[in-house]
Amino acid sequence: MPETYEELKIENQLCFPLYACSKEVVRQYRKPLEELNLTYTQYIVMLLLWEYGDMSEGQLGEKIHLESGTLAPLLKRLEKSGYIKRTRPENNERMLIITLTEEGMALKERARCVPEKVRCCIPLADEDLVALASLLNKVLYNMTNNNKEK
Amino acid sequence: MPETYEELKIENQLCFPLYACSKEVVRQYRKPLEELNLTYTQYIVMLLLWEYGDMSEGQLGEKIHLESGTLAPLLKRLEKSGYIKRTRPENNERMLIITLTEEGMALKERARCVPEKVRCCIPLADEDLVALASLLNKVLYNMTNNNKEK
DNA sequence: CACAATTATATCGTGCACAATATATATTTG
DNA sequence: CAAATATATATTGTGCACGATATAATTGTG
Repeated sequence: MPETYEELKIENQLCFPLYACSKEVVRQYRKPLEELNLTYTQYIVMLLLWEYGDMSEGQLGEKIHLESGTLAPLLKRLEKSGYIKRTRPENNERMLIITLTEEGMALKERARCVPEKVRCCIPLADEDLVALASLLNKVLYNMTNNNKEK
Repeated sequence: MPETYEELKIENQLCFPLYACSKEVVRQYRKPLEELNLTYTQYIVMLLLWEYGDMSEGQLGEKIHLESGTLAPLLKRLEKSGYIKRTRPENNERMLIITLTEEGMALKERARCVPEKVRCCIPLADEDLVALASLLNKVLYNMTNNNKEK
């Protein structure tokens, strides 16, 4: 009787399509974001700042699921690009508050067309897309909540 | 009438949960894979080799959605770890054939428990998990096929 | 058969991503 | 109030990830 190792087959694992799909979708952002002088991760940071307003590096990291080691240099690059400002508040010099510059706020208008451009590249009906996002958010919500209970 | 920029809101975009979810799931692999001296991407390469057998770097790259720039150094590291061998066939010295070593084949047995360990960390019912994987595979299949038509 | 075009992989530069560690400020505690 | 502790960010080292380019072998064409 041959050993089949069913549990190790690619098609029986979530990780592979999740990882590959994420890479493929991120890849679609490259071209439209290039015109805005943003990388994908920088774009997500800008989305968060546009939606929630100024916040600290820590708050940003929690929302985007990134740690200081990734976020700190990324924010320096975004500052260099002129879209944000990094300032330490006088009452707590440990903190780093991320503020949108005029240029950063203005970029929002130019970024409006990005979601639509990428949506066109994702070959999925609207209802499937909603279902997919819903499942992903469910995983995300439960995983991060479980972590916080620790 | 205020401008709402609905299209730029995080909750209306697939990219964010997809990206964050992928990172969180990959993160769960870190600990179990550490015992095998594998990174996540290296693990995917091993899964492919275990399932499909020896193949060229190019074939591997196509399956895993990675290019030479990423794969070449990764494979060198895997060779250094002793799990694979990189050889150029005599009839075509451009090619690089990736072969599992004895140690690489033996690793399969030790890797058996990994999927289960990670499955436990993903807070989703079996049926939801299947639905999620199915949607992701659908996106992946359609996106890569569209690309090939170019 | 020479030489242009193609194929397959490698290298380089930039930017994530993260664990481990460092640093610097703020808060708590004896 | 000084020392210990906690908090918030920065730095370092390793490993992806990818576009652009380089290199080397093979194939196609005149």
